[in-house]
Formats: sequence, structure tokens, C-alpha cells
Amino acid sequence: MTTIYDVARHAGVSAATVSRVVNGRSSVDPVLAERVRQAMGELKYRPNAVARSLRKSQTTLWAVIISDIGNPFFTAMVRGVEDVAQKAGFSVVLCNSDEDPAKEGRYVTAALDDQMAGVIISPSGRATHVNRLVEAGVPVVVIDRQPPGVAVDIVLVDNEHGAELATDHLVEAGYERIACITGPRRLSTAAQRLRGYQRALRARGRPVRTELIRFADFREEGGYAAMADLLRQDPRPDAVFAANNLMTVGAVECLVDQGVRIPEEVGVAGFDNIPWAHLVRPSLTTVDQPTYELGRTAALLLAERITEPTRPATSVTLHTQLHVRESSRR
Amino acid sequence: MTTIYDVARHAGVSAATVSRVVNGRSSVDPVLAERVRQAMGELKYRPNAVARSLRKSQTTLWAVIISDIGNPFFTAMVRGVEDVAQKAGFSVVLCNSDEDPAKEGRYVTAALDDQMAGVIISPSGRATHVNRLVEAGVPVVVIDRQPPGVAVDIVLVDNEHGAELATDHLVEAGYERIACITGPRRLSTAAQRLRGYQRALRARGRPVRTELIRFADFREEGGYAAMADLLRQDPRPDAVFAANNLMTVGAVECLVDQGVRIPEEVGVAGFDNIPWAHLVRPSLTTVDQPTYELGRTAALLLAERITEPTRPATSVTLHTQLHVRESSRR
DNA sequence: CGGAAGTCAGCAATCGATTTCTCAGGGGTT
DNA sequence: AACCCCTGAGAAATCGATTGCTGACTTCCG
Repeated sequence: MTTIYDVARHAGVSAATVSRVVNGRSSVDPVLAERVRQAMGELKYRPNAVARSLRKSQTTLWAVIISDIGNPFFTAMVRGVEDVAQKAGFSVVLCNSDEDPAKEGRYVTAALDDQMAGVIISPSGRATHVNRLVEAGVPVVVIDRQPPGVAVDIVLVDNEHGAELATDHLVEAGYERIACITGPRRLSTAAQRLRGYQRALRARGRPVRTELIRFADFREEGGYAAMADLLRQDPRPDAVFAANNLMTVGAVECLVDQGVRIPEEVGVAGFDNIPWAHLVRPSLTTVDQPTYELGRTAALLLAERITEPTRPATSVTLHTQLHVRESSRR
Repeated sequence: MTTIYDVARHAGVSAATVSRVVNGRSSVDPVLAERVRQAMGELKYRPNAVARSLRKSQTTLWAVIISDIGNPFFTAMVRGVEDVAQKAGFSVVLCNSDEDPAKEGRYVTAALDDQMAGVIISPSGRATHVNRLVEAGVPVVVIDRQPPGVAVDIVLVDNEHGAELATDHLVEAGYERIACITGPRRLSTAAQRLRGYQRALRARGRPVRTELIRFADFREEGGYAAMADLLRQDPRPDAVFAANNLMTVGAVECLVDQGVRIPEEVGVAGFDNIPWAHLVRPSLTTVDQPTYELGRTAALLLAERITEPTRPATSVTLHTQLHVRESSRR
């Protein structure tokens, strides 16, 4: 590796001058600057990013801590983050927490140890880990989920409203016993989507029956199991609202396996986009989130916070959109 | 931040001793070691990873450079990498090259500047960038695609064989004019899958018609356009083999849009797994790759190469598997 | 022409760890 | 008792950049 000293020697100046040319912070005689640039070219000099990080005690890395990289929702989001990061000169370190608070904690620790320039996190549970970041003064943006009582920048979608739209649509379509499969109790998204479901029923004067509500795990298997469980009821539900994409797929699989016809016997509506939802037969009614935008927005907020650390915390809510397809039209 | 010197002072030893306790490299008097550990605990000391990286001129980061994080194929792969990386004490930096050699080049440069401990790359084009890494002595594992003439560890699947299986199956199913939509010419996967298609036809004594072959972009739109183009032929093809997942979906969309019945009028088989391929109606016949294993294997190779840099380059080929579903049964 | 103000290059300290080298002290051998 | 070997701790150099401070030199004005 050629260092800044090699360049300095080759150009007949001091390392400080080379540094100033590279960073353009302070003014340098144009003649010297040119000589330095020449030397850099000839020696193919590239500044050592690690050394620079040590000196400035800050890297050019962002950690993005999400709970499931296998879920297309998070992938699209990461893409949004990545595009902004690249433009702003940051690289993205991907961290898969698997909804495991311990794993999440380890990643937070790593972000701290590695002096990451910022963190975008979709917290899997309590606010503890987010707090550690905030206390250490690391710029943080929370995404998708609301941790209780922390003042940070946050980007959310109108979960309650989206769930309301979907449920209301099922009522409108003529379904009577509408079930709800939501996520783990500790996640704000699960709670809010459940609340939206309940609200829609009440608004229409329908009873909210606890026996029609299931708390699953936001995964395919959980959706499958919950659906199977719901079908065992008598009378069984004639429609289901699933609170995320993977559980929707799981529920549909269960219905297909048991030979229950969608949408005639059971109507289905799901939260989150499902790639190729329109190719699935019957095509699936979904509440779409602006996933890419979600990531983009979070990244923009993070970039802002890095340049302006004292700005008060803002909270952005993006809007969901109901896409009615065949699975809920009877 | 508390530094190694704070700990040293607090424990009444030198910084060198603290370092030795932390790294366990050389022996330290158990009494002192205990005192140091105590001090570390009390001060909540965490070693500064950046400083350590500078000194050792190596970080604990792996760069994973792939061409499309939106493609579930790569996501599953990254997951495989990530799981191994975590266990080995590395973090994964995700780099999305978008099939753009320039963007890929920038990421390679960043990996070099940041002294990444290793790189896993699915090269988008020529071998130039891979070579830069190899020449700089950075441990590299190439994945999914074969760059010409570079001696590196590489993990591939039997593309030709997989394509042969799929094509042969279409022939067997009774289709006559079987088209092929493959990827960009510069990508080895595209070439190999095309070759497998051709080989299967020849083995069955069928003509290989150039007018039934299309080079698209491995994306949904490309698959759609290519399919539309193929349908304009007279006589039109009665089956299509698409060389990756997104193009398969694109082709199916086109067929659905034009009201062409699958599999009666046109049979469809695609390369790569497609999430929920079994939920799509008709369910899609696919050549499945062991994506997670692909990532896992690459990561294991990388870990090996890091500990043993002089080991000769190995090449691993994993196997694909044909899943026959409704889209190709007439 | 002299002095004040302003540029700009270089020296050296610094970021926080690792590692080589040196040396003290204890134990074993002859 | 003298000598050697070995273990293990500390001092100091080092990784490669950034930056405050100093001072040389230029420029401008009275």
C-alpha cells in the first residue's frame, strides 16, 4: 500500500499538504496541489479509510438492522436505503436480527464498536437497544416499528388505517365472520393492525370476537398454523385478515391444502405487498406499503441527522393503499 | 469512550497487558488477568474495532457484491453467507451492483479502501474487478458466475445440466416449438443455460432454431418483452424455457395478459426458485437452485481462505433440481 | 520603507489498539 | 554459589491519516 507519506515524498511536500489536497478543507497553492495530484496519480494512491476513521472517530458505514432478510418487505426497504446511502457516500452493513432481541443486541454492540456513522433499525422488541445507540450519540432512525418512549427519528406507515381499510372492505364484500391473524404482541405493527381490524368492525356495528383473533409470528408457518386453528372452529370464519405478507401466504396455503375455496368459502386480505400477488390464483387482495419509499425516507432522515445532530426528532408516516383483487370478491 | 489505557490505569498494569488479556495471545499471570477483567467490567470497556483494524490492517467485514438485492435468489444466498459470517465473527456489507460494471467497480474500490477481510462477488461482467481484488491479496470467492481466466475460489451450480433437464422435460411433455429466453450474453449463467437448452434439443434430434432464442436482461420487463416478441412469430412457440426467475414471471405475465392459456397453449418452465411458485396458478415448473447452500458454501470457502491464504483455488459445483408443476403438463 | 495583516506549508501530536524488544526476577542445574 | 533459561510485564514504536499550532513569506497600506 502506498501511504500519504509516499505521496508527500514523491511530490516534495509534507503529508499535511497532501491531506489538505485530498480533503480540500483548507487552501493549498495551486501549483503544489497539482504536483500532489500528479504524484497521487502516479503512485495510484488511495487513502486508507480505516486510518481516516480512527482519526475522525467515525466510519462511512451505516448499519441496517432488520428482522428478516428473507422477507421481501425488508428487501425492498433495504434497496431504498442503499440507493440513498450510495449517493451520500456511505456503505450499508446488513444485519439480520431474526426477531431475536439477543442477536439484535449483538449487532448494536458491533455498530458501536465499529463506530458506524449511523444506524437504521427495525427493533424486534423493547427499546433497550435503541436506547443504547441514542445514549452513545450514534445517529439512529427507527423504521417500521414504534418503540415506546424514545425520542428518535422514526418512519412508519399508517398501520391502523391500512388494517381498517382491509377489514372494512371484507365487511363490505359481505363476509360475516371475519378472523384476524396478527403478529407477536410485543410488536407495535401487530398491535396497530389488530386495532385497525377491531375499529373497522365496531364502526360497522359488528361484534369483535376474541375467538376469531390469533397472535402468530409474522412467518409463513405461523400463518398456516393459525389458519388451521381457525378452521377448526364451529361455525368457522368466512374471511380472514392476515397482518403481514408471509402469514397471508401461509394462510392461503392452509386453505388450499384443506380444499377450502377462496373467495367463495373464505375471503382473504393481507397486509404488506406480496411479490406477484397478481399471479397467484386467486390473486390476493393486499394492503400495499410504500416499502422502497420507507427505506429511502429513513435514509434521508439519517443523512440529515448526521450533518445536523441536534435537530429535534421527527416522525414521518407514509400511507398504505388497499389493492382489491380476487381473493376477497365473492 | 473508555480506552485500553483507562483500563490499564484502573487495573494498575500496562496497556500491553490489557491487550494480551483481551486477545489471549500470550500468557498473563492469572491474578493480573483477573484484575484486568474486573477493570474492564467496571469501566464497561469495549475495544475500539477501528483502531484494531488499523493496527492489524484488516477489518472484520466481508463485502458481498451482488447484482440485485430485489431478486429472491440473491436474498436467499446472502442469508446463507450471513449465517456463516456471524458465527465466524464477521459482519456482512451488502453491495448492490445493479448489473452495472461501473457500480461494481466502485464497490470493489471501497472494499479495498476499507481493508475488508474478504469479498464474495457475483461479477456482473468481465473479470477486471475480481482481478483487482486478487492482485491486492484480498481473499475472494466468486459465486454464481464464472469469470474467464481467474484463479479464485468459486461456487457454481450445474447450469447447463439444469437447463437440459427443464428443456428435456418440455420435449417429453409433448411440446414442439420450444423457445428459450436467456440472459445477457456476457454472463456465464446465461450462456450455460442456453447451451443446456440447445444440447437437450439436439440430444432429442430436434432442430435448434435461432428465431426461438431471445437474449433478455434477467429482469421481469425483459422476460415480458421477449415473450411478447416470441408470440408475434408465426407459427408461434408452444413452450418457453426462461433462464431465470424474474424473466419467468415476466413471461407468465405476458401470457396471462394476452390470454394465452398455460400449459395448454404454451408450456412454461423456468430456471431458479420462485417463492410461492406453487401458489401461482398454474403452479410453475422450475429448476431449483440450492440458494442458501450456495451462500453458505461461499462463506465457508472465504473463511477457509482467510485462515489459509495460500491454499490452491477450489471450485465447487452444487446441483440443481427440476420441480415439475402444472405449467408444463399438458 | 516599515509594520500589520493575511496565506499557507510543515512539524508534531493524536486517534486506540497491537506487537516487538528489553529487562527483571524466579527457578533449576552443575 | 554461579550461571543459564524461561516466563511475563512494561516501554515504546507502529499502523495511516487529520489538524492545531508555529512561523516564514507575501501583500497591502500608511
